[in-house]
Amino acid sequence: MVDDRKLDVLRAIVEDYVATEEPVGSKALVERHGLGVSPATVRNDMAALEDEGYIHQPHTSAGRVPTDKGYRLFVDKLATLKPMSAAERRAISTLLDGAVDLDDVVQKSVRLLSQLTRQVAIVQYPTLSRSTVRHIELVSLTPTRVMLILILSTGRVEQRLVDLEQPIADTDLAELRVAVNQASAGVQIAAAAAALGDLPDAVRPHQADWARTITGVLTEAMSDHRSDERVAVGGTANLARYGDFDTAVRPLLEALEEHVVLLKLLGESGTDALTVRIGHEGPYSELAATSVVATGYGPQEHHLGSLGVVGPTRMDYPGSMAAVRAVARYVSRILDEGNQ
Amino acid sequence: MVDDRKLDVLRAIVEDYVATEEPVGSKALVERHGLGVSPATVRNDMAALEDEGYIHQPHTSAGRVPTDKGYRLFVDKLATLKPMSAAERRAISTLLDGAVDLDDVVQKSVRLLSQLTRQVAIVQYPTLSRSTVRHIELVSLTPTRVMLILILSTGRVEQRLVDLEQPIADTDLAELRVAVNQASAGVQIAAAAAALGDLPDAVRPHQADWARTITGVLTEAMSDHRSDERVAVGGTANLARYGDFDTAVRPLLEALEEHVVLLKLLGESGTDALTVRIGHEGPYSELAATSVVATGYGPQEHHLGSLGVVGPTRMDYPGSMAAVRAVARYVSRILDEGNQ
DNA sequence: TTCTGGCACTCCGGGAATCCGAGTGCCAAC
DNA sequence: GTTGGCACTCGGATTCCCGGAGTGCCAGAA
Repeated sequence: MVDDRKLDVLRAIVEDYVATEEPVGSKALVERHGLGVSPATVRNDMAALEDEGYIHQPHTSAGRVPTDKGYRLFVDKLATLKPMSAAERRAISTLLDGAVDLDDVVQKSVRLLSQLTRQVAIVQYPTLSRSTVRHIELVSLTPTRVMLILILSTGRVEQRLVDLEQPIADTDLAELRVAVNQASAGVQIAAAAAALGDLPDAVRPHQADWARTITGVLTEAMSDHRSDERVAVGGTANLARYGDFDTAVRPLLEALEEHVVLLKLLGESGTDALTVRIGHEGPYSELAATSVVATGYGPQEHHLGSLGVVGPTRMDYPGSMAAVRAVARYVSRILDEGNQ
Repeated sequence: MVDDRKLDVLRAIVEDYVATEEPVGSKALVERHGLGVSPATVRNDMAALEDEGYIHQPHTSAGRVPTDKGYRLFVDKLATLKPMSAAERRAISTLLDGAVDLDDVVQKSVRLLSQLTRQVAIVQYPTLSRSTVRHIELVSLTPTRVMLILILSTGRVEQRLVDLEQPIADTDLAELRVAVNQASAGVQIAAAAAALGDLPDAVRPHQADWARTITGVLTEAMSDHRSDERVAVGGTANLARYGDFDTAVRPLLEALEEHVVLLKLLGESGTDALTVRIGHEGPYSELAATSVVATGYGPQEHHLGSLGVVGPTRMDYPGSMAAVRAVARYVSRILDEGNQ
């Protein structure tokens, strides 16, 4: 019931509508795309497509507009990822290769993604939970005050101030430093938190109190998933190209303020597959007019976070999907290098 | 020529216009504010005010709208800072006191400021240049790879990876660590960069090469003002309340993407005074319809950065000024505490 | 069957015409 | 210097109207 030509018609409708932002009629369709049939034929197909819910007519005597279901079919069956141009590939590699640290990578990715797709880009900071402890440093600021620095394999650095009840000698601190690192270096963060719990019993008795306080703060820092919720957003200015302000721009602007909402949009599914969420398929009814193209990233199978773009349902899916995937691959590679 | 009653009239016009977003006429004016004179009298005053350029008539037979010059007079002569309510004070202190590190302070400030003023808030990260070195840590990852961690008095942590030509022994690294810290701990960052330059000559001859590479990267990190250019932005959703999308929202959205532009808007003057830049007074002609209320912050006289809000020229200046000043004071205090 | 040309019909979008009323400027009187 | 009265202006909203793009349906051709 959905034969090849109907699919061609649907594809043409989607492409034209995305390009022009106006309902597309049968005549314009056959002119722009060489469909080799007459407008009347196309009209019949359109009527069928409408019956099946793939396209929709704003009102009698207007052209057709794809429905969410229509976009879905387009994305699933009809879209072929638009290959990146050489210039775009070069832009990605030169920009991201020049990043000096983790923050830099994230921020440059956001910028890149928004410029490539001319849409709003979102990049989640790499999660702590999968990373391993690279090093823990204890710095004595005053005899009773120690700064803990936790360096993770992803390049993230967490710092915490600790006030001790009893002043600590440098030698004790040095021993604790060794002990802490032996217990946790190279270990996945979740395991490290557990391993540190046993530490107070393993050190010399007079160091137990200090060890307790320090490991307490460390495990807290490790299990503190606050940084998991961090996201970077860019390309907001692209919202200006949206048509309808109240239904499209305002809710999205509000969503962009709520990082939790953004994370949900990106889909914390944990899978690294490229996913497209179209309009009402998403979790928020206010955002029924926006789509999300997202994917996870991370070296090999290690999912460290997600990134993607959000935009109107009427968006360039093939282009966005290609850009999202390309950036995710690059980011994954860079994180892998920094990790080795 | 600008007597007291005319000033009253101007104030009333500004207040009404800010509240209603509509040109205000003589009759509505005397009704809303108990001016004790007749509309006709007010009309005369209005005509005079218009002659002097403080207000403007969009077209004959419309009400009056303040000009930039009018707002300027209002801000300079007529505005009294709207005191913060007890609830607002409490919101500020509880939120900011709960901040755990520098990033957290900045992000919470932005959020706070945008919620208090219902406008777009901008907070510059504290500059490195005024801060002192608290500690430098050298962590050996592999024999030829060292991670440098630079901890500053503001709480900022910078990290750099260094590849050495020759493998380094732990003992050598420990000696260098001591040397580096002796040379720079407690010293202002600019001076520290200079002091580190002499270090290679001061260490044992066989350590000179390592010292050179390490201090090179360190001084580079110290003089790298990239982080000076970092700003946090929040409350973009408030743009939705703007009237005219194309003249007001779009240019501002674009400006918000360019952090350099934002910094210029905040005014890097280096002074800590509360400044108000109204419409065309600012450096960008595209932003002729937006005003900036900004101030520096930092403990005592030490200017560490700026923060403020941007919004339409038609904004609540007294409220915004009060909120900006209050938040700046709190941030300054918190940074001071973290510093002690 | 499937496609095509023809035809009557629908209805949105935009331009012209119209109306309403808030607001003004001016003037004479207080 | 202030006030009430009054004629005038002009933008914004409303209504009306029309063209044209687009449709659905049907009968005939391939």
